[in-house]
Amino acid sequence: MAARKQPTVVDVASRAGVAVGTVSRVINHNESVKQRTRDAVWRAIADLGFRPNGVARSMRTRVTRTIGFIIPDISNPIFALIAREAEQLFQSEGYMLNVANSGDSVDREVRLIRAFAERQCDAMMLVTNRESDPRVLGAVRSFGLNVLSLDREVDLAVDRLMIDHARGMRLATDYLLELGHERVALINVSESVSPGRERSRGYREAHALRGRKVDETLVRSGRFDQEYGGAQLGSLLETPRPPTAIIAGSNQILVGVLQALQHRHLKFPEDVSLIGCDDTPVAQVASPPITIVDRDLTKIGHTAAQIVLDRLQFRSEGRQPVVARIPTDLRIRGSCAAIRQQHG
Amino acid sequence: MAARKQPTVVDVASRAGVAVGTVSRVINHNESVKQRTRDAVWRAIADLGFRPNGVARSMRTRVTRTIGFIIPDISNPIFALIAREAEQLFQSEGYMLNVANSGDSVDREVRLIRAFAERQCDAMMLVTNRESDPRVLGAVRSFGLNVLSLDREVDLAVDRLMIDHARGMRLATDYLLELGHERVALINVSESVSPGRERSRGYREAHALRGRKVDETLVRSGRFDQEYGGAQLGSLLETPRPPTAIIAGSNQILVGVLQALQHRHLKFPEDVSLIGCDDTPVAQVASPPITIVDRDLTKIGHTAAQIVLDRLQFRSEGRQPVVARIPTDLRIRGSCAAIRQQHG
DNA sequence: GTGAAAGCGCTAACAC
DNA sequence: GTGTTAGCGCTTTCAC
Repeated sequence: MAARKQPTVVDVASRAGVAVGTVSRVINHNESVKQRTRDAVWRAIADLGFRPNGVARSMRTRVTRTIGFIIPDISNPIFALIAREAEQLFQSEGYMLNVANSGDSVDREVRLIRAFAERQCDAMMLVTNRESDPRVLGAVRSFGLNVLSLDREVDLAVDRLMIDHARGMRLATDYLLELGHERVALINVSESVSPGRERSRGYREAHALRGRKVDETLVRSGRFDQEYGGAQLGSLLETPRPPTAIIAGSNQILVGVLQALQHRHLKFPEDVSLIGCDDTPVAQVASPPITIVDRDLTKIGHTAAQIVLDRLQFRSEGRQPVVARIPTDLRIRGSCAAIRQQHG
Repeated sequence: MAARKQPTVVDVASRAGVAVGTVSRVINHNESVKQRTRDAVWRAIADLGFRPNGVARSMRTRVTRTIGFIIPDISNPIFALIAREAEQLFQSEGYMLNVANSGDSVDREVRLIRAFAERQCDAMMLVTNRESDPRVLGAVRSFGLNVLSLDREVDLAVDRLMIDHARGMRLATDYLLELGHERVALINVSESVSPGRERSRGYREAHALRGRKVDETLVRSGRFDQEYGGAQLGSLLETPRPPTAIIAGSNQILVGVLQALQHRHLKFPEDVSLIGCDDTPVAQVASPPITIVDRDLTKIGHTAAQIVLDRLQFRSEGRQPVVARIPTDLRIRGSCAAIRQQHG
């Protein structure tokens, strides 16, 4: 492990007895090099242990083959799965995906967008915490065109991958209504981001379709975290007429609800019916397993990456922003019961 | 969003009426620039919307302020938490952490190490799948000195952050033995990586300290995934004398065990006592919550990043590799019962 | 305190 | 088919 200087194309060229241009052609698999010369160059490369310097190459080609991905929190399994899937496709195309956590801070989000811009990422995918913050919008705009907004309705001319949260929530609410529940509560994420608004809409549409009025005291929305879920469950249970069914609007809210339920020695579906969002291990191994509003995270990650790759390919044509949509579905398991049984 | 070329130091210099060197001094906060000049440069920067090109800067300074981090799978909450914590410290020091998944493939692992080297990462952290694969070792060696091996015993002169899995496993096993269990099973990860070997050692030490012989049919080790956990639980339960307590050697094995238990309508701690590894949401919200071998993931992420940062700082001094150690502990919750009660 | 100029390692345009 | 050379955008000597 000597601190010896890394060999460069110049070293390779002189060792192989060719010009640097030829070395470049060989390592970039340019066809127009005689087999004999090519062999000599590869031999010199191997002898010297030469590895092309990616920074110098990027400087010259103006391409880094790096994609930035800003998410709120990688410890949320949803984002971990999406990121893993996107990375796989990017990797297979020779791109690196650089995932960064904004931790629900607009400040960090803006800094990260700038950092990716400064590092000349070829494109960026973004799950923003604040869809309409002017600083975020401004930073994204100055990044340029190669941006994909994931699951957020931003007012910018960028590619978007939207998820139809309303559909799954409509299905979930209707399912509970059909089971005879009169009081279905929704503990939702903040309505300042589109998934929150969409879930609220689905919940309301399901009620409307059955001519039922929504009791606004049963709809809570604000944060998306565990503590919030637990606190809201407690608050709902202490009302004069508590709900007989609960829908948790995020996988983290579900964790909080589950803990609060356990703390109160309440069982599902006996004491209360329960529906969560997203198919996490927690929902799978709960006893009984929890009925959830599901979305295909694999497809989301893959599709997002594909859109970005397509844009990179056709960048020069100035293609209009594309909008892809992914559905959500209800996956019925054992956490809900008909209302008669529940109080029987 | 015009496709106009980004302004460079040359543009800034000419607009501010100074030389490019001066612009460079200003953006790098070099003290030796007169206040008046400095103001003029900043004004020109603002007017032009100039952002320094990080690639060009890296090319010149030979520093990218990027750290690579190779892990098997970001969807494992353990890695997500460690990565998040490390990233936070790196970010605060102006570094970007680039996390990449190797997906348990040596091939991808080697390719990722090379990719990080080619992109001139300043340092790299690595959780390898194969501690002694010559290809991995070779790739790491050619990367250079700024490498930290996390939770793996690699035979290289690199920094290491080791976790004392044996201690927690000894505590866990002893706890079950103390509760009167005669047959404690261990479903372990592969012993081809050090955490597997260490956990096995702790389990055996606990037995030895009580003068108990280990029944080898109760020790299973191979993979670390969910399916493996479920399959091994099934196999253990079908033996003539099934275990009365199970220790799951990874959070993913625990998920498999939980599902298999549920599938068989078996309850814990009534039918079988249960201990897991790592404090995941699954362990927390299980009913009852699951006793676990715990480690401070926050501290692990932070310490790993700190070691890397230190090395970057003192690189020139050729410091010897450092080895840090993090303990594990037993966190007792409700998933274990004394043997008498279990069969009472 | 500031300007001028060399050069980081590579690619690509242009010769021959 | 291959050599030569300019130059990507920046930092950093070295002058003055």
